[in-house]
Amino acid sequence: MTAQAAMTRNAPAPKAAFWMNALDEGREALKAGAVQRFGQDQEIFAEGNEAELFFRVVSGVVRTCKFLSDGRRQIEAFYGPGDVFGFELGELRSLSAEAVSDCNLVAYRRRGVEAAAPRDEILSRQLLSFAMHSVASAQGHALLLGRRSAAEKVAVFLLECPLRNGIISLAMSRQDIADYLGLTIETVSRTLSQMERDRLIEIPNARQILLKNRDALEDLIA
Amino acid sequence: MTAQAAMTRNAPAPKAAFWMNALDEGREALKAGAVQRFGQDQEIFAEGNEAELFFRVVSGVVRTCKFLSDGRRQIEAFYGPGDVFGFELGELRSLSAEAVSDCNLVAYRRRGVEAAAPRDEILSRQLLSFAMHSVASAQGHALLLGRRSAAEKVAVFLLECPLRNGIISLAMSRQDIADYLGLTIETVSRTLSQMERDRLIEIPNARQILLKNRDALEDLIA
DNA sequence: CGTCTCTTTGACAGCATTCAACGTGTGTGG
DNA sequence: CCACACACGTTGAATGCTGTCAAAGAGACG
Repeated sequence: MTAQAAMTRNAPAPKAAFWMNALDEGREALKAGAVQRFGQDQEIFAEGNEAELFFRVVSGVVRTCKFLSDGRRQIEAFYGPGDVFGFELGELRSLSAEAVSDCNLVAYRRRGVEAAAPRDEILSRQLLSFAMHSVASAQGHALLLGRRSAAEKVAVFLLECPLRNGIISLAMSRQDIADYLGLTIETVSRTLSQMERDRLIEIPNARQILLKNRDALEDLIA
Repeated sequence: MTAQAAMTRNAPAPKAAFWMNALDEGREALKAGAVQRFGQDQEIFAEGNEAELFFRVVSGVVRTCKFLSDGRRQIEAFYGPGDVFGFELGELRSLSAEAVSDCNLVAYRRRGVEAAAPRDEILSRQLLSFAMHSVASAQGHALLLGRRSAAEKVAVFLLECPLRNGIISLAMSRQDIADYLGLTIETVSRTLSQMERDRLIEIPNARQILLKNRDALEDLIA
């Protein structure tokens, strides 16, 4: 159900995405300065930082992730154009954000939005809506991580990806995909290769994937 | 950080929990009738149901979970006394809830709360706070499921559990623990047995666990 | 005391990881 | 323009962790 809604979306990992239109529409005062540019792999913020700002993606793709002390990484979500990320209630960030590709972001002041919300019913509603969508997304991700095989994980990922003319253009590396799915880079690669041998997909190059048999992919995830 | 905060809490799986004090304090009108009683393993609501009500635990323990079509189950969270669960923004439930033990719940009308929120700044704030805590909890759970070994998962679970005099009293079965951690019941059992051999814990009976060496458990999860 | 369910333990299999080598594509400098 | 370096990705072999299947043990309840 959420998956179907997600598939019609236009962002890399739609599950976690949500727009907050209320940030447009005459509320430009909430913006914190001009558009900010980040280069590939540049850190946008880190876990533990003070959470003064949050962001909306104008172009490019962003990942949010958590790390264990030994370096293991779990990517929580990818965010594409229009998506909002980095909104927190506590003072401190609970995860890190990095640019997957070069990207442009608009920043908003958390305190400004929080202050405006009580007098702005639409903003307030969308804030809650955003948060609840994030919950649903994270819970879906937990089901994926806890109870699906490697092949199922990769299939879910592919079906979440935005399509342009039947082609998936991946902004992220195999390592990113692996860390999103809780797998190793080798397993992701092997699984994709097997899917290509099974004629479910075609991989003209590492950053492009063609869905040759979407129905079979959907059958894979039951 | 969230783990430390969680450890001081008093609910089975504190990560997902949040109280919403605003539901007391002169807002009794939001309640939907008297306390409801549910027997062990009784369904409280199911994924896809209409989401008219949400609940607060008075006594007992509740689990929320998702199912795959072949029956695989992922428990998203456990809720104990004081915790709120089942609040949704959409019309349909995105997960199921069941009674882990016999329990008493207070129900609230979602529409009532949504209607009251715009005119009630405290309620509105706590609603958002609740949602954001749920997000953080689910993201922590994703890290656990995606990037930790069986031993680490069990250690995290034990350290999340509420302690009474150094004793954990488990309301849930091994199967529940397994489905929360993304493991099998056998792996959970084996891991606990190994921890007992290693003198990290003691297991006088299946529903009680003594933490003999909490520091070692904490070292386990780095 | 027997039955039933839940839990533990054992043996084995299999899937994903690990370690290692080999391709592939891109960018740079000769 | 080509050659090389380097990062990224793919493939192979072997290990090992966790799952699967099976059986035995432990409590709870009638």
